[in-house]
Amino acid sequence: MSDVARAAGVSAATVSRALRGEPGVSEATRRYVTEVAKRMRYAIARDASSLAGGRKYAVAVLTADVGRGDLLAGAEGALRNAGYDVLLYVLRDGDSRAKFFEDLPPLGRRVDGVLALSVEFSHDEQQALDALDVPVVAVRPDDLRDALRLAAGHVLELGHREVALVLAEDVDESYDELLVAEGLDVRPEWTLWSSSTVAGGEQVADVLLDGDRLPTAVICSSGEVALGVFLRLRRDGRGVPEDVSIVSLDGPELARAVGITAVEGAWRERGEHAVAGLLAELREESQGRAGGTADGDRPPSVHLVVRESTGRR
Amino acid sequence: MSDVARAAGVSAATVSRALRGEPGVSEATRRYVTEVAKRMRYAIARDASSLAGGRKYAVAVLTADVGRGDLLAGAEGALRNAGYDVLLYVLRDGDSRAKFFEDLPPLGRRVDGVLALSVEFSHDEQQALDALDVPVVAVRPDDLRDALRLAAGHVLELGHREVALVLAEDVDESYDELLVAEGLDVRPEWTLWSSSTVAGGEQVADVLLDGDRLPTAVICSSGEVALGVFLRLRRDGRGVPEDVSIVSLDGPELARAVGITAVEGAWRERGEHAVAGLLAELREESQGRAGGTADGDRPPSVHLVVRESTGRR
DNA sequence: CTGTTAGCGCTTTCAC
DNA sequence: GTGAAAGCGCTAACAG
Repeated sequence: MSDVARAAGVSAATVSRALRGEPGVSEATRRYVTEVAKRMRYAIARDASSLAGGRKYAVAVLTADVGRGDLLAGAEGALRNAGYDVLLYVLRDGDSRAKFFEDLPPLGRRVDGVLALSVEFSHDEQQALDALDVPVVAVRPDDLRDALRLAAGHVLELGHREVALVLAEDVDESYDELLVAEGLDVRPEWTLWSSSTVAGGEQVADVLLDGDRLPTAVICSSGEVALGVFLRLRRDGRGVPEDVSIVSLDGPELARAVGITAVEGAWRERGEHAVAGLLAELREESQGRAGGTADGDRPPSVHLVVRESTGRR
Repeated sequence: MSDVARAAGVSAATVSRALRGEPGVSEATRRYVTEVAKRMRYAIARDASSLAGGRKYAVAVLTADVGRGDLLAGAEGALRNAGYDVLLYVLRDGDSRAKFFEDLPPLGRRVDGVLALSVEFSHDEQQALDALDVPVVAVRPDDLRDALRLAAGHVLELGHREVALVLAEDVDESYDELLVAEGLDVRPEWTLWSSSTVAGGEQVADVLLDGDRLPTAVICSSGEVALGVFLRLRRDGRGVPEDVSIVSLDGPELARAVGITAVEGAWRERGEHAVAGLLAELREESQGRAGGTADGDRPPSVHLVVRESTGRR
């Protein structure tokens, strides 16, 4: 930095202020210094900045597993673009999680913010994070309702009314009102629960085939179940989508591989959106809390990818 | 640190040396200081250490995509355990890659080492990394030969001799000698190339079904192809594994979901192994290059997960 | 073996 | 609007 200062004929303090956009520098000086710095390929020494009490140029990214690769990739890209380092913390199991919160306190001095990707926190954990005294932004897991609405709308549009819904075992709602609200018929025997496996899907299909009437479309909460239903129906001689349409609410990779219409999560975009939110908070913080917590725009929502498993009734 | 020093009745320099395992401290002092530090929950200020020319307590982890989640998770866990921060760099596309190498130089001052996970480097890129003057350890992608040997051994053991092999389009070897060496029959029409998709697998199955004789086992280089072959054979009334056994050389998630026997990569373990290698280099570096590049143990290799798609001939 | 001293490269008062 | 000086918490000579 002193090199840049010398080259620009100013003091290091001025360079520091100019480059960070701090007030107290004339626009002309700022422009000139910025240009000189760029020409000299000057990059700030982050550790020195951090030590001196300035920004850390780093964000801690917490993730429960690395399964949602796109979410992580999206966040990483956006942070990197904004000039932040990404400190990755994988909170895989209870142990690594406990250890993380164990030595959490010093983290506040190493990062400017925390981004939590699809991790749920207990009350204590949330408190520990708040005590860090840096902005924390979280990407919440998908809302099943949004996905369901999208899927229901799709099959309805294709002329289906008689639609079965297969939910994961641990879901305790039935979502009947939602389906009714969308305009679908709801029969109690067409709301089913299944383990999120191919075998589970096959069993579900058996149940449906045993009924006195087959729905014309099946909405499955996971890709595995959708595949199971698909396989079982086909083996039974039912055409997909001629006889029965299938939509999956999750499992993008599987659905893509097999050609099943599915709701997908726009994970990359959500990662980017979350980063935008965090950056806004960081900016606010340094500028004296200008606009309150306006929060502005909603996060990107799910979208539908139509493939070969759904057809007109 | 000065707090710890005061509490332990020594100077900060001694605390520093003691905690880092530097020589020049009596064992008694070291033990005592260590204990005091632990009791005070002292954690070193990494930025200060870094600034003063000591360790950075951070490793840059490069990855092409976050697809191999286990690899990344394994590496992260091992690094975290060793007390290192993980700076994640996702080299997704050409752009992010170019940008990374663009502002690579300063990285050497921010991390103690670099870990490359399944990223291939051009000559220039490799040079740039070497110029960083920190240890670089890379996890190479899987060797198809290892996976193939394992799969061949498996079907052979089950009594299969007549085995077809489906390779990815971009592979230009045939691996016939390898199969022969394992003791399998090789027929030219049973070495096939296919796009790594379900549709590709279905086409391949069609070709096989058109032949005057069906192999008793099919080895597929991807999970998608294995699934395609599986679906097509079943639709044609062939039992899997009664009539034909199927093994996949990749695509663990898909194979697991559908119950296909597959070779899997032990990715988590390989991540951990690579970290061990990097840590060894870092240790060596600080201890004056003791043992040369012994390198010791080989990385964990692939292993076979037997599921329902393979059976005795 | 241990303590003292001098920076590392920034940010931040405080003067001007 | 700008500069000089102090100091962030360490490590690395240098003394003793």
